[in-house]
Amino acid sequence: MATGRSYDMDICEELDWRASVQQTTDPDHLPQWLAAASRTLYAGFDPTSDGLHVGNFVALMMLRRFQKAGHRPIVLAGGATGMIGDPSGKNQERTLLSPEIIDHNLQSISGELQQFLDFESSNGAILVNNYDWMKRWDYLSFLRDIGKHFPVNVMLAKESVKTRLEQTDAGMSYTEFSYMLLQAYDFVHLHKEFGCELQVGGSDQWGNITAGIELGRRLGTSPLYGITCPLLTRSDGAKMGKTEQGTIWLSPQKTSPYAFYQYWYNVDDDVVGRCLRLLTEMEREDILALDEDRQVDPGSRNSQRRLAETITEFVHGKDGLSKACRASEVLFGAEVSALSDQELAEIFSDVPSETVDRGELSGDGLDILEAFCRAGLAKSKSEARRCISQGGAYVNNHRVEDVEARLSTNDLASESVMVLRSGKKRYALLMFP
RNA sequence: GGGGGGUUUCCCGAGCGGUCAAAGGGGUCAGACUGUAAAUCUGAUGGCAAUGCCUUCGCAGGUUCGAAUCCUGCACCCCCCA
Repeated sequence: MATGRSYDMDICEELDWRASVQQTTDPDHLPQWLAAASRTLYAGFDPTSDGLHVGNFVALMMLRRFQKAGHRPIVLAGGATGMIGDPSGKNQERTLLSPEIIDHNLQSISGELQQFLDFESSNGAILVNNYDWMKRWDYLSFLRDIGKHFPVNVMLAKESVKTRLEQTDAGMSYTEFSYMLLQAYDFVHLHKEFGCELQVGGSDQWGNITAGIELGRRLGTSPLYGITCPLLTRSDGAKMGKTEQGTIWLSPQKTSPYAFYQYWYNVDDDVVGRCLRLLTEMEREDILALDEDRQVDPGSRNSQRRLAETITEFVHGKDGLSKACRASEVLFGAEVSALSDQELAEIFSDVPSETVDRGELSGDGLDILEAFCRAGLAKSKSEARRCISQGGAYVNNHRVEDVEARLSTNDLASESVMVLRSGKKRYALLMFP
């Protein structure tokens, strides 16, 4: 991860072009200030789950861009703030996570965070955990030294608090209300400790960031700055990175490279441009060329392909990308019967599989309805029957039309695996060891 | 305390004592079209050894040849009057 460039590159202009800026605290002076010297900045990630997901990606890219421009990023893992739960953007009180879970999550995300930044060079990134300094406080001192600087009327005016309180049935506990203080203090602490002067985050962090800046002002630090980036949303307004099946994670254990690749490949036309800008480090001319291409021939979906390739390679490496591509090829119709057990296992690693006794294939063979049920593609034989009679059932990518069909060893795709499919995309494997 | 209304298949919601596995919508699944999209259109949508059989209409009983539909009791929900 080379960071060859110097900080005289116009990072503000770059971020602007990439539509990465929602709001800044000081739009007039920020560009000069950033151009004048190598600055230290931070973004926080709370251990609310045991991995990073697409939603965290925007802020990570932000840090990366700053680092490339010669600034020094700090990644803050929120061991302390995670104990409390950020009310921002949530319309309900959060349930507290147990310390054990938080600790476990902390381990996972800390590891992942390191993948995306350079920790070696002169402006190498720093990983910190706010629990390390928060644990030193006792309650009374914190109230006297920090809490004293927070006017409640100002806190109440913050968007994150206001929206929650306006929903009469939601409400907010004192605990969550205090979250802001912790994050504000983080900023001030990082300033004292590392000279950190800028905080970046998603637009939902605006209130927390400005709280930190305000606290700094009252405690007499030099001016602090904040930048928020827009939250990535789909054209229907839903947050990116969530599907019906769940969150898209960065870790290959939680979301396979294939599923990851597919997610980006299927991004809507009207969002893909923003994704290319916001989430990749692709050159401007390439992105503009894709914009053009999309206008002329949207059906080619070159934008989606490039987006999927670029991000998948970035997150999962060349190897992950090639696996994802290969799986995509096969899962979208290619012939399956020429493959070996091992190849199938690799390609269909995402696909649920069931083991069935090989003996079932001998004699009359295995009832096709039974097979679809066992594979989990149908909840009942009626459902399986329906699926077949409507032409939605496939064995080894070949449509099955006969409801009475029976499967034998001839229907194995490889030595011992059979590939079943319902509809266009729902696959399942049956293994006959 | 008094009076009234409700509880239906994944969800909403219609259901005359038989022709009710139960209208309609949503969702979901599949098909066509397509760009592995969106929109649209079509079909399906309790289970099973399937021209039939079994289980479902808050719960438990009862009336009846026959009940989601009538009666009794119970539970939960809503509304109105005090």
